[in-house]
Amino acid sequence: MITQAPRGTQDWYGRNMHQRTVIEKICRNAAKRYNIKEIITPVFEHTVLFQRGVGETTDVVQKEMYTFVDKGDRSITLKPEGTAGAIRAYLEHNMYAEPAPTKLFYVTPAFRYEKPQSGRLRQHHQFGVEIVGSKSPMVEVELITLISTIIRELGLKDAKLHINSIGCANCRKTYNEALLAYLKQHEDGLCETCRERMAKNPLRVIDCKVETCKEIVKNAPRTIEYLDDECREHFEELRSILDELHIPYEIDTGIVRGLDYYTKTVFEFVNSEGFTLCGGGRYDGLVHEIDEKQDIPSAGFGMGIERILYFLEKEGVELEEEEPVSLYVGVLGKEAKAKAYGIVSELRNEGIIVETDYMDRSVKAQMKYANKLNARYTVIIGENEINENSARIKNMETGEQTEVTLDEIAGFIKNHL
RNA sequence: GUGGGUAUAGCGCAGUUGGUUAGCGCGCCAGAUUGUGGCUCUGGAGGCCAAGGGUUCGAAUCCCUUUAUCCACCCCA
Repeated sequence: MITQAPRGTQDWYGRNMHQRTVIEKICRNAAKRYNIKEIITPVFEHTVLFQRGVGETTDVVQKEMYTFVDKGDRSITLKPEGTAGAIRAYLEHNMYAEPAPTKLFYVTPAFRYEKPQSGRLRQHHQFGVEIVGSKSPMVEVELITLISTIIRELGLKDAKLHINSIGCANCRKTYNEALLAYLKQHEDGLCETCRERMAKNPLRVIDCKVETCKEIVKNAPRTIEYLDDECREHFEELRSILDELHIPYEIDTGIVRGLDYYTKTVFEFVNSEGFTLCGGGRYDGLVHEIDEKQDIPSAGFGMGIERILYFLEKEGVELEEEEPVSLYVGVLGKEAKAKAYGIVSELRNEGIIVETDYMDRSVKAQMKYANKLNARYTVIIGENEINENSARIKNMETGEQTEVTLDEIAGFIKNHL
């Protein structure tokens, strides 16, 4: 029990850790070209931030948050997503005083008390972006192209863009009435959960997976049919820009994102199985929800690192491999130990990846070990080498050996990598 | 939250209808003439058979509980 990580969590090490490093590097690198700045906010926040930001009626807030009371009697919650904290920091530090828009990205863990399964953990990690201060659909375009870039650089092929518009609070009112009226007519055919949903949040019926419900939903009124002028124009402008840029997308009226803050545009990148790689959209009301003195439009997305790993696995995509050991320095004899280690240190200071012996292995065993490490070159340092100032560097691939003086080792390795 | 599968060495797996010291592959360690890897061969270490309880002369094997894990639904990343 004590040697077991808590349910729904995982350790990062070895191959996974390396892949994650590569993924983060690709994300950071892409963000840099978009002039998006990194932000790190606390892993926990005041519970009320998420209640207000994410929304009281959402599943996330109602039953999935890791909430506890700290020793100062504060209600604290481990962040269940990245947006609320980033927006809080934006407000706390008056970032709106700088020229808009403010473009932020983060890599953060997120915590949700859920039942773990494929692609779903209690602690997962997201690469996310928030662009605050602009109501232009160019913001959505920028988010979408950034994601496409990252997907391309990761080498993923099976990810399609789905977009929808769920309108603003204004549109929502008339839409909910229409939807409810329609659902009432077909109430008998709906599943039990959907009948409950009708009372609480009718919008949720739209993404029910039960066949009979799907059938009914097919003819249900759509959010995009009930957009007010502003929201319709916004969506049309977004579409025409995407068209002009030849960015393929599909309108998926079934996307109804599960966090309350979304308005207007919502989008997802999904694979052919319908698995979501990342999701995002616009949330013009969120800033105001967190600080009622402010009313600033924003949009963003969250991309699951574990999901990326899952997609890579599914598609059989290999990321760049970890750089192997350039040189293994074998040590022979007690007398040579310190001297050999001095050489190892010097080589490392020259920027060469060097490994050596800490197990007092025989020369033969050291060679085996070097082979296991995938070392490009090996050299054995013993008393002879030190006395004669001469050593043989062996190319582990070809077996070819080259005689050099001790201070020529670094130069030789650098020239042959 | 609902429903199903699984749990044997570091990893991947066998283990017959309950029957003696629980096996295989990979990996790990050591050797195959003295200071040089990969291939091959030989030997070795390593298991409270997830944990706890029960049935039985006898349990890895049957039953119960717990925990973990995987899968589907719900929801999401």
